[in-house]
Amino acid sequence: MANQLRLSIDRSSPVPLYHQVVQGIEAAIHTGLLEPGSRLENEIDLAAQLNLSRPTMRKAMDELVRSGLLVRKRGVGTQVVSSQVRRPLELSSLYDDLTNNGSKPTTEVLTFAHIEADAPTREALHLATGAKVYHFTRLRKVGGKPLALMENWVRDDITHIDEDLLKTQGLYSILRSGGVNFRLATQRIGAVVANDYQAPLLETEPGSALVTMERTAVDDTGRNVETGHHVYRGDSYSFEMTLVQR
Amino acid sequence: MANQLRLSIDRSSPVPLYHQVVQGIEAAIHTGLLEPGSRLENEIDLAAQLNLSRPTMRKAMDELVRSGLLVRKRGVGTQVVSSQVRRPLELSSLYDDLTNNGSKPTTEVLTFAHIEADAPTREALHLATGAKVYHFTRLRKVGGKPLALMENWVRDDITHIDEDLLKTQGLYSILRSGGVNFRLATQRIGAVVANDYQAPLLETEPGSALVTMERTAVDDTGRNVETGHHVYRGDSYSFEMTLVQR
DNA sequence: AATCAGAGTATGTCCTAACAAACGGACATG
DNA sequence: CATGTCCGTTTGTTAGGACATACTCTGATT
Repeated sequence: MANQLRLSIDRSSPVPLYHQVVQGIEAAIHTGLLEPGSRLENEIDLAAQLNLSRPTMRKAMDELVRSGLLVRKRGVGTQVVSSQVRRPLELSSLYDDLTNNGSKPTTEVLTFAHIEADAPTREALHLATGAKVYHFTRLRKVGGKPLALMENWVRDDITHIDEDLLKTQGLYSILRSGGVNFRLATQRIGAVVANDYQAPLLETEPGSALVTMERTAVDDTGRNVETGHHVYRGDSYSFEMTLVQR
Repeated sequence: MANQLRLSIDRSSPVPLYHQVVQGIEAAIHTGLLEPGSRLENEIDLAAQLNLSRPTMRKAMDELVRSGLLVRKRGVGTQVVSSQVRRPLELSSLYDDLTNNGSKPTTEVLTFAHIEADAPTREALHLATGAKVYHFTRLRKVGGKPLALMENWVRDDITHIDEDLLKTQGLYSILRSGGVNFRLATQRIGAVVANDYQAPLLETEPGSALVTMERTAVDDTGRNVETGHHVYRGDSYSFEMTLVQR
């Protein structure tokens, strides 16, 4: 007998049904109720058991496949992925990541200015000549240890930003509070060695390895809201992600 | 008048209708027919124009939203993203990436062995004690310039691999020919400085920056097929990707 | 005994049909 | 003039059905 997935679906909840199923199966996998490698019942039976239509059930499983927790094969069935799957890279700020992990990051604002955008910034954010942006550099520490040196440019026609705010909140959190709905970001990850400016701030040696990230984020109205250039200590930070076929 | 998206849909083609739409819209965006920032007609009208049902049209647009070419907003509509969106990180090998970009990579096989898997490899590939794997290290050059130093472990119960094959084909191409259908991979990207072994092979100095990537790939039967540890010259390689909300 | 064909099963694609919810602008009201 | 309400538009969610296709296993044929 297959695993009985005793999910409870609340049809009066504002949470979409398919998402309730996603959460239920995720929980079942993380608690070990659904073992890695085990096969799920077929879509139609599962849908019937939960009194859902097949498209709804399938949409839920689609999400789980995309997030890498399940693999499907036509004519065969759907399995829980046997490996420990890490959460795919998400559109979140480092601050969010760290607080989610239970750490307590602190932020030092090194510079802060409200200035006219220079040419590269105007291009990255699609701004007209003369447009102004917030420009600031921050140093993020976790447990007193420096982790990241971040330089950002944010368009100023969205929400007010000041130095005090940046000390207590992540940039993305501030922007979200300001009504920005992020939709996507393009980023590039590479490596450099620490220079004489970066090394002392990150409390490492010039010549040590740093992970670099350049990112530009777009909101739901298609505006390029923010662009940044971050460097992380190579000995304490790396990017984990799950790539899914198709 | 909105952009007339004169897509042609071939209902006798084996290519799914929704995918034909995806390709058509992608092409329209890349050729500039659909300008960045422009609004698409609504889903229902577009579907009607192509004689498709709304779910099919919507599935196509879902994919485009996921790949970062479009952004949607309820009550408003769907827009072409204004920024140049890079192709999201895909489940492909470096060799594929380079050949797609028109470069002509060459591969040197530095070591090749068919050996018993050690403990970390057994764990990464979920193998039993005593299981054997192919283990090899390769140096990849583009235009005569070294780019990547790659060390891989591949389970041996899938397809035969030999040194000559590795010289002429990418690993993923070999495995796909062997019947492997990759579904997902988890990877981690970081930074180190080149050591005395890596530097001469990559024709760089010890102490220069390298991008590191560790990856484990899973196929459609849930098997962990391959795991590898690659290093790239930091001055000539970086990972680009698009992150999409939700 | 080995190979091939077919049945059964599960996912993949596609359709019609509704209703819900969020957004933006127009209009009415204080 | 400012504010709140309503309404049309557009995407979001859900249902139920039908057929296609790929895979596995089993039984029949050579």
